Amino acid sequence: MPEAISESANAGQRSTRQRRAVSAILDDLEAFASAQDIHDRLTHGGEKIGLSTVYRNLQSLVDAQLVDALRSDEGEVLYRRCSSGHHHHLVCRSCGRTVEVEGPTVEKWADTIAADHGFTEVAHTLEIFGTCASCRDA
Amino acid sequence: MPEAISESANAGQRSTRQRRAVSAILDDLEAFASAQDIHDRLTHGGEKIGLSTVYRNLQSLVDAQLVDALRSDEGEVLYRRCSSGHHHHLVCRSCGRTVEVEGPTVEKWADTIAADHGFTEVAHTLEIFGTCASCRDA
DNA sequence: ATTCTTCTTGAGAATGGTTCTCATGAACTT
DNA sequence: AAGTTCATGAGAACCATTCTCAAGAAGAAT
Ligand SMILES: [Zn+2]
Ligand SMILES: [Zn+2]
Ligand SMILES: [Zn+2]
Ligand SMILES: [Zn+2]
Repeated sequence: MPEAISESANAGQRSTRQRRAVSAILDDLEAFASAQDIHDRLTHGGEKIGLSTVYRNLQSLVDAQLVDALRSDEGEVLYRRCSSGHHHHLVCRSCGRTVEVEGPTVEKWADTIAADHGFTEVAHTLEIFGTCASCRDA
Repeated sequence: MPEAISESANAGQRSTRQRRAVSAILDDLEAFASAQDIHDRLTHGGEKIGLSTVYRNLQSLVDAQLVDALRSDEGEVLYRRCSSGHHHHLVCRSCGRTVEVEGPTVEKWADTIAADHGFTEVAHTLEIFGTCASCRDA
């Protein structure tokens, strides 16, 4: 008999060596990193894992809202394990080091602006990029 | 003797039929549009123009800060002739219709946050996406 | 432990937006 | 009109990402 259908975020997901490896490396990484970065780190760390698998697992973590994704200026998608809840990022262009930031005022401003113009189903993207102190000094 | 070197935004740029066509269609378009959209519109309008040329001219307009570019959720770059000066956008996901918006409070907030964390050379991206009134009713 | 089912993996192909190449054409100078 | 330099465009190349599908692995059932 097949297993019961579950509504949980991990419905139908198995615990594989590769999935654990992707999850583990995200725990060790405070910076945003691309799928290929992550694949390189895993490979150099001795893991056997295909690039497609890295992409798939990252996507599934994003879908489960366990990982944040954003797009760099160059169009690459970068991933990072973040705290839950809505927040934005202050990201170092050079090393990827990231500070999660919140701005309740900004949230209200965005919603108000959108409502004023008759827009619905509103979402926003907001990221701050800069050079962090240690990259500046280096 | 070669022509004198100029520091102007149009240094070394010739006025070609294709460049004028790209510029003209941006004037007629209030929405953000992709390079391929713009190429299609030009082609269907009877213009003979290569896709590479559209990309090149759009990029050159962006470099000259005569056109704004942003990236859609899907990763496509969208272009639009905007007013000069720093501003952000409220963009309809469905039709691309765009309202330019300003948020002095947001600007200060972002700079303060960045300074508080020792970041320099700070820039930010902020876009609001939604469904505009006419697309909702349609 | 063995079988069975279903999910996962991975090598390589495919996709799709964007950029590059380079021979030909057009714009501007003289 | 001739010469110089920039612009164009057809197609190839690029590159991040997704897809394909046969083989492998996880978990459930027995
Ligand atoms: Zn985050
Ligand atoms: Zn927000
Ligand atoms: Zn704009
Ligand atoms: Zn701003």
